[in-house]
Amino acid sequence: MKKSEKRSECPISSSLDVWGDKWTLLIIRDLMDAKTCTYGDFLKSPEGIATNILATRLRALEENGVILKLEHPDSKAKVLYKLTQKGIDLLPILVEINLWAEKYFTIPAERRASLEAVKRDKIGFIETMIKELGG
Amino acid sequence: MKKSEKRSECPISSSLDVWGDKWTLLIIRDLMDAKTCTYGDFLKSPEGIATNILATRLRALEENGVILKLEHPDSKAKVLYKLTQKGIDLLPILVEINLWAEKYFTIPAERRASLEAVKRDKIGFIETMIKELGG
DNA sequence: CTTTGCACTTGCAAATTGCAAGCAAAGGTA
DNA sequence: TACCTTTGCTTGCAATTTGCAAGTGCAAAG
Repeated sequence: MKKSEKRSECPISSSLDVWGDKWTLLIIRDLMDAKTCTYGDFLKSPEGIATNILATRLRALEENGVILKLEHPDSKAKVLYKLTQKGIDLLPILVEINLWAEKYFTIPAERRASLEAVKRDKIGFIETMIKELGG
Repeated sequence: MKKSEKRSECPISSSLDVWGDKWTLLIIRDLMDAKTCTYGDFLKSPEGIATNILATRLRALEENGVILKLEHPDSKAKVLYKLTQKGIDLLPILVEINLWAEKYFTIPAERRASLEAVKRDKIGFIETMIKELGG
């Protein structure tokens, strides 16, 4: 993985340099859904990320301070990944993506409940989630 | 450009299938900054997108109903690209990206003013912008 | 009627992705 | 203690995508 250098000073561009590809935000999503994930948990997601891609993305996210690695309480063979504050702060973006998607895609049943909660009280939803994620 | 098929039913994943790469959201940004852009306008952006990449991205965005092509009033040799409602609806996402970036990057001077406007009144800013973009 | 500008397309090398296999360390089982 | 399994990666390699440079076709300007 080549060192990704900033393409410009634009905030959108700088942000995309950190998480702007087809896989990274899915990792973030998994961590927001589950609070912590092991390497194997990410591999279980329905999109089917390849193991080498997952490894490079996790390393980049860690280097960028978006996630961190923790010891697993049960076993040294396992690793726990968790969002940092910087990662948790991506939540409003994920929320808005969900709201956009709701308008233009069919949302699967298991995602509907949290979407309704967002629509009922976006700010409250985000505050609650941030607390749960340990920010 | 291969037909990009949906990787899953997840709203985040479906959204990324449409605009989740390092270039597409910069095209959207340019259109939100300028309301309409020509092909050459996109090429002038500081990130320096290659002409072939630009062409494939514009085609995909058009096929996905995010942008549309208009005749240029001055000349048939020119083309105007413009956001559809579906594209305009991406504004809240771009706004949240800007707010995230503000926390973790240095924002260039020319971007600060609109960021302050967002922070002062996010909903008002979005409403005003949507009107300007002709939604 | 030649030149210039604009919107792309094409060719090709280099980088990235995706798939399958491999591997070391930790833990469980006998 | 020896042996299998799980977990978290790394490696090799083909296929796809990117990035750069050059080229093409059509309008409009001179």
